[in-house]
Order: sequence, then C-alpha cells, then structure tokens
Amino acid sequence: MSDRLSFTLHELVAEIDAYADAVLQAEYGVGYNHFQFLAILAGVEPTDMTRLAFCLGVTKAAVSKRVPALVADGWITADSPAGSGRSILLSLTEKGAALVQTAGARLERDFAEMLAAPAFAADPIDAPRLNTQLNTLIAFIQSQPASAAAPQE
Amino acid sequence: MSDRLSFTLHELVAEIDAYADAVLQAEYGVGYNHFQFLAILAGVEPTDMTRLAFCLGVTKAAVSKRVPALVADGWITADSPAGSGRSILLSLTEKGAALVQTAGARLERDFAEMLAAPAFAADPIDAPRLNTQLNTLIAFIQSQPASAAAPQE
DNA sequence: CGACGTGTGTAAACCTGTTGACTCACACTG
DNA sequence: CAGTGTGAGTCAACAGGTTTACACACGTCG
Repeated sequence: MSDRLSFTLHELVAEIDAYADAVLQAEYGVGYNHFQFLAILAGVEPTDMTRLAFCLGVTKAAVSKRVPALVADGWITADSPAGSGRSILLSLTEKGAALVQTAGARLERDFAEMLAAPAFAADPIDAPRLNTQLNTLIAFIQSQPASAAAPQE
Repeated sequence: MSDRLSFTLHELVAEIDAYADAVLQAEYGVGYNHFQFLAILAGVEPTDMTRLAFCLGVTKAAVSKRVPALVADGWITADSPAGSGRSILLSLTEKGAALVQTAGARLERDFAEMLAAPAFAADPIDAPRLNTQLNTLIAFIQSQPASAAAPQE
C-alpha cells in the first residue's frame, strides 16, 4: 500500500487487468488485450486503422500487425471500400460482437459488485461521481503544456 | 470521456504517465520507465533482483537484463555479498538517489497542484481519502478467487 | 562426504509494441 | 495531363517484456 496516489492508480489498474485477464482466459479463452481490442473497436466501429489505433492508444503499425490474425480467427472484418484511398474499414463479426457483449457485461457486473462490497460500507465509493472527477482530471492533465505525449499525434 | 470507470482509470494512468514522461524527458533527460525503476528501488533498497522485480510488477529476467546498463551509467550499484547464494544486492548511487529525490518531488508537486486546480472547486477531490479507498479496492480485488494472475508468483 | 532440493540470476526464443522509411491512392495545382 | 502533396497502411529494425530452461550457491539429510 503506497501513500502516493499515482502509484496506487498504477497498482489498481494492474490489478484490474490481472483480474479481467484471469476471467477472460478461464471463461472465454481469450486474453485481456484481445478483448480490449474488440471492446474498443465495438465503441467506434466501423472505423479505419488510424482511428482505432488512436482509441487503443497504440500506433497504426501495431494495429496493422494484429488485424490479419483477428480476421483469420473470425473476430473482425476488414474491408477496403472503393474510392477511399488506402483506408481499411474494420468491423466486428457476430462472434466478435457477441464476445464484447457477454464478456463485457460479465466483467462490468463483477466490477460493480466489488465496488459494492461490504469492505466499503464504512466509506462507500460513489462510482459515477468518481468517474466524473477522474474524467475532469484527465482533461486537465491533457490541457497541461508539458503533456505533448499522446502516441501517434 | 468514457462512462466506464475501468476505462477511465486506464486513460487516467496513461495520461499521468505521458505527462510524467514529458517532464522527465525535458528536464532530466530520462524516460518514465527509467525513473520508475529507480523510484521503486529507492523504496526498498538495498534489495535483490527478485524482490525488486516483484515490486516493479515485472519478471526477474526483465530486471536482470536492465541492470547492466543502469550500473554502467552510474544510476545503481550491484553487489554480491559473500555467503548469500547468488543473490545480488541492488542500491542507488548518489546520482540515482538525487534523481529520485528531485524529479520525484517535482512530479509530486505537479500532481498535487493539478488536484487542487480550480477545475475541481465545485467537487473537490479528497486525495488521501481516495487513496485509501483505492487501496482497499486493490486489496479486495487481490482477495478475489479469479485473481490468480500477479506476475511471478 | 554426497545427493538432493530450493532459491536466485541468466540465456535463448519469442511476442508485442515503437520508430522511421517506404508504397500506394487520391486530390490539388500548374 | 504531369507534378506534387498528403493521408493511410505496411515493412524492417529495434526495444523491452515473457517464458522456458538452465547454471550456480547454498541448505539439509542420508
């Protein structure tokens, strides 16, 4: 347990990811990265690689390398509409959408249950309020001059 | 802005890291990973590779590979005390300790200022309380059965 | 003593991401 | 119609992690 909030946040995220990875691996046979790719695509589909890369927080090249395998395994489709330059439109297949739906709901339910656990009875966590506060904080950090470091921009 | 707390947390951590990396790079000429390695070592030095790896949340092998360069550049020392098996004790040099001290203070000050920014006047963030809550949450997740995924254990 | 078991660091192969140079398709300009 | 610019995707080289297997320094126990 650290007394530095920034350390605590890192630790918490690592713990959430580890938990999610364990659940996903055990019940759906996919890893956390795999799920995250599909889940974030679900929020913006159909979209091209560049935008998805931005949403994922990785580079175009990283997305470009993962796409063929995901298409081959039937999670997503990649179409090149005529007359759109080299742009490639990515979408979820039924299988991909189903995974995002069911596994996402499962993880969200788990997480909500944790936040409502008796351990927090004495000092309950107000999730919506916390979410709003943290989003404000994100926006504020992004507005800081030194923060010119988002990948791919 | 996502309405899912877990997404927001990921985004926040990414933003904090990007900010820290920009500051560290600009003012101290080191990257965030570099600083993190030294800062976490500072909290447990002197210690051996296995324990440091655990604290960093990476494997022994990863630490083992980084140590030679850090020693060569004068950030840390690696000693093999007689009679302790193959254990190697890692410690910060003066240079390393100074970086952790000054850069750490700088980042912490920046972060504290952000949390006190006017943007939060309407709904202030109580950092110590939040830290406690999140640490409780971490402990709770770790106690969940599915969470058998901490690296190196 | 000698054989094992255990903890610790290291080496090799691999996976995944980044960077920087490139190709390609299109739009604009002369 | 070139010629040039620009945005999108891809390729090659690299960086930093993980895994698996191993070498080594100790204990312990026969």
